Amino acid sequence: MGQHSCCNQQKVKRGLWSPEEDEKLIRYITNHGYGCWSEVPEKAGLQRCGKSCRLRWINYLRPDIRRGRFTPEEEKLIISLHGAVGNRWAHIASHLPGRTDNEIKNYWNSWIKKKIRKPTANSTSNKPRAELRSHFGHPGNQVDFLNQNLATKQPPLDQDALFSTSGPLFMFDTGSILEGMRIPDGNERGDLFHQPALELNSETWNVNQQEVPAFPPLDSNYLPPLIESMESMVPMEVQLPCINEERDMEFECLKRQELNEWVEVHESQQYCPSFPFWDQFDHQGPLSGEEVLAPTSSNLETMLSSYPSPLKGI
DNA sequence: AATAAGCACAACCGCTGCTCA
DNA sequence: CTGAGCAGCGGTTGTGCTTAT
Repeated sequence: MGQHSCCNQQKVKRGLWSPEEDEKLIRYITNHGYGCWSEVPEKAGLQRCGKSCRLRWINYLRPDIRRGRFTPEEEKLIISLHGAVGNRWAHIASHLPGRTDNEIKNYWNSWIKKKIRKPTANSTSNKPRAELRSHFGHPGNQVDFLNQNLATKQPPLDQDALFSTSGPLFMFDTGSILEGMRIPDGNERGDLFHQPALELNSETWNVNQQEVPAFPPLDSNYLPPLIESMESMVPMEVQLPCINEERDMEFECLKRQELNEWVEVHESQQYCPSFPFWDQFDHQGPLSGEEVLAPTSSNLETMLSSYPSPLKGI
């Protein structure tokens, strides 16, 4: 395991950041900005590599970081975006102001584990986990197996995989959804990607009408819409990996359990009624009405006081 | 009370793609 | 064109707290 290039020359500290280090980094970036990260540790007087500083700042020290539990709206947005773009955490995070890709990634991974681990009487037929595991016929543990198939190995933007109706898709079978849509110009689904970029607006992507004039471009700036109704969002028929019939049934149970929970949550709460979810926050300011503090030297003390516990009281 | 297991989160590692000389 | 340096990303591991046994 080699060290990263930026950490080769100097002795760099690793592990958790101390409050003193945090303060040094905050003070430096607040006063000078970060410009070139490789220069930050030296100029800030830190025994860290630039990469580590960058990560610390982005994931923890940034003033506009929003911490705490994910709201149901955020959960739904994450799930929706993940269904569309897969494990592109940075892309997902870009649509959740104040949330970091690392945070979302951690949340997703623990959420997946939690969901899969949680046994329910009607979904897994009360089978002992060992039996379930043997049912899958996988030498490793079930969680790893499911993670591999349902989450981490999902190629997000590969058009074949995206539109495949036989491959493993978590939560939403995009292929099935699109299968139900009528493509007016008669393009094969795969060919849609070869069209020139089309402007995406509410009219070109109306799922409720089950009709789209053209498939929107899947570039890095494309934000898939939240889907307004559960009926259009959740395919009635869940496509499962073709391992064998018994395993398919287990997958079916797990998927149906997920979908049932999804429906329950959706029906019990008033979720974002329209697609431009974050537009709502644009008018109201950042989430929960918190004011984002601009990182200027004049408000440094205020900033420091608002940082997570290790920094408080500095 | 001791210890193991579970869990959340912070941090690291290795890779990729971009920029620029 | 090419290679070095860098930022950014996703996967993985480490750590410390909480809960269960």
